[in-house]
Amino acid sequence: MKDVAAAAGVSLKTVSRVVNGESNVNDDLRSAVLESIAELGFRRNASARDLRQGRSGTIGLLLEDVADPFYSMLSRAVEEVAREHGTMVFAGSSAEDPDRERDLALAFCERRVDGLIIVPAGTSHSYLLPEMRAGIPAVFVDRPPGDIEADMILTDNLGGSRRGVEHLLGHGHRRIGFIGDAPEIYTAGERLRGYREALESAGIAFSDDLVTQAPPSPTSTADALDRLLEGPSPATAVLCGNSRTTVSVLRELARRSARLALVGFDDVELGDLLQPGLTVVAQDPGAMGAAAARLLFQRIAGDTAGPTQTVTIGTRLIPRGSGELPAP
Amino acid sequence: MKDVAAAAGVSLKTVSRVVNGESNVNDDLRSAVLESIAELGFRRNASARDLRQGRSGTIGLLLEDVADPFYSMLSRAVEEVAREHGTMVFAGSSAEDPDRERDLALAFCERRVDGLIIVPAGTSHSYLLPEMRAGIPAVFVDRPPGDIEADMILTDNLGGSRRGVEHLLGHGHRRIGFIGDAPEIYTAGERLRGYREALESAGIAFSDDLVTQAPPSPTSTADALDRLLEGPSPATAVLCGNSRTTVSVLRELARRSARLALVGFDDVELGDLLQPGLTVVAQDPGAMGAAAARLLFQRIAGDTAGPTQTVTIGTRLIPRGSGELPAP
DNA sequence: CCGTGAGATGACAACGTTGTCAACGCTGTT
DNA sequence: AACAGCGTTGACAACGTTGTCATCTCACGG
Repeated sequence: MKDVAAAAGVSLKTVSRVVNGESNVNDDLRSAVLESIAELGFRRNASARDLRQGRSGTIGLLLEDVADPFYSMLSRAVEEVAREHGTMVFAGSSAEDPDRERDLALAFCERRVDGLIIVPAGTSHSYLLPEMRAGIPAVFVDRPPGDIEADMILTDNLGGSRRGVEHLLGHGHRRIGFIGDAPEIYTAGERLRGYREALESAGIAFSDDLVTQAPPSPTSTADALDRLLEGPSPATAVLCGNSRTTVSVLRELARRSARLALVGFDDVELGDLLQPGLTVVAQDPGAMGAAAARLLFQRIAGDTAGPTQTVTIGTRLIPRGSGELPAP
Repeated sequence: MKDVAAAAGVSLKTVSRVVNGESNVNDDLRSAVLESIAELGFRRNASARDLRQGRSGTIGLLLEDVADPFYSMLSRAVEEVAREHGTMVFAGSSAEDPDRERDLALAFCERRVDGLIIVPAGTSHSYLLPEMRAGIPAVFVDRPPGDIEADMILTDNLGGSRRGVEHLLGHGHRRIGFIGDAPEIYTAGERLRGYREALESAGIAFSDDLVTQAPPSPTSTADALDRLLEGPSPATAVLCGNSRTTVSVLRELARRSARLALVGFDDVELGDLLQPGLTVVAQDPGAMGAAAARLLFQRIAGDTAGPTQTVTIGTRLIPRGSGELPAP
């Protein structure tokens, strides 16, 4: 910038004004400056600007895994909203590791992001309190934060799960299994609650025998199906608590050539092309990301007065065949 | 930092030394400083550090679409390598729009990223020359840059496509169609070349009637299939030039209850669960991302002397059923 | 003809950090 | 006892930008 000023024969400040598109600059000077900028290939240094202005035009996005379709759609939605605000996005994957989550979040803060969007992996987020007090707003997505109050965007896990079970009940099933993720994961717990409530509302006793809670893996899935299908009155339907579980169950069912009515929580690409088509309770990761980003930018803009908000995004049941298999 | 220095009763520089883990600091002072840091909730300001040091510990990743599984896997691989280098990743989607690509790339440069990884959308990248001369290395992935020389990581599109066609030939097919993306997309062109070469090596005349080049959409796919299946000697097999096309073709085939031997270029989640399983020429987005990041960090580390490199990542043919349907 | 105000321009400090260099105290040698 | 050498510490400038404020020019009205 100094060089540009020298080349154009003006002061530093005038170059700054031109670069920032301020109106009160003489047209001749402006063109001289623009010419020098083009000639020298000048590009403003954002670090210096950030330092001076105390804000970075940057937000941090902390996901479980950037490569997971659910999060990558969420991520894209966040990016679009950020773009509208002239903001760039740092994205990082916590890999479900609380320490890594913390490191990433604090690294984002060190970079002086204007705000954070977090899919929490850990159960304690008090480490963010100093940062939030220092003016970095945080919005949590998909799962609530551990031990602090903050804005959240959640899926209607309970309602969606309930709806999925009711759908199976509506097709005559009475022995309905639930295979979900590890119980310490918030969404897994909520979805199990929905399953339970639906059964109870229908006057069906909840039975531990029909429930599996474990991270999806070929062996845990095989075990879960063994338990569901053994005994005198085997399950005739199952609700899968997340898409990885759903896929895992589908593979195992295919291997056994077994058939089971199935509703998956969270949609899966190509679900419509399977035989039968996969019935799902679809979440809307795009809507979640957009809602989170919008709320975050509202906070960044200074709307920091109100109480913390919780936005719940609804689910949509998409019948494609697997959930409509009748009970025998 | 000034406050920390005051609280600990030492100079600014000593705090700096402690924060940076330099060894030559008295243990008593060090603990005093650490204590003050904890007490005040101090976090180093990365903008100031970047400004002073002239580097940002940051790279820019420019993709077509963060939400596309291929790119999101690539993205995750880049993130992992960046993590090893203590570097954060800015990710942005060009949405296949050259202007948006340019804006994003230059915004990254303004942020003084240490390097760029780009999946190019546009055909001209000379706008990067000043930046590259200014010391920001760039690695192109999946497609070559437009009108500049630079490092690239490419899939073996030609070889993979050839291999896919040979696979179909091996199962007795002689009328093999090709449905690919718009011809101006580099990968689409290469894959068409591979298709052509495989046919020619087998002594089969190339026929325009069997080839469609268009962005995948329900109507273009329906048209393409119409053309393939009409006439006295319809196609008995098809090579799909990318995964969106593959999915689109699968949907259309399901709608028509038509059967066609099919090999898809690029893998698709759940391909193994379809009936028949989907045979694909699988790319390895993770390997591409990792290779790109590694090469980039090599360049960042100063290995800027050598000529530009082109790394070609091989493909893998995964037979699952659809590509092994015999010719009638 | 002078005073006033509006608009353009520039000088300068400040943002928070780190590299450079000088000063200091201590140990061990001559 | 003087001094070299080493390790620790701090003062200060610099990174590139922008906010503040002062200065300057010009037009206009009294």
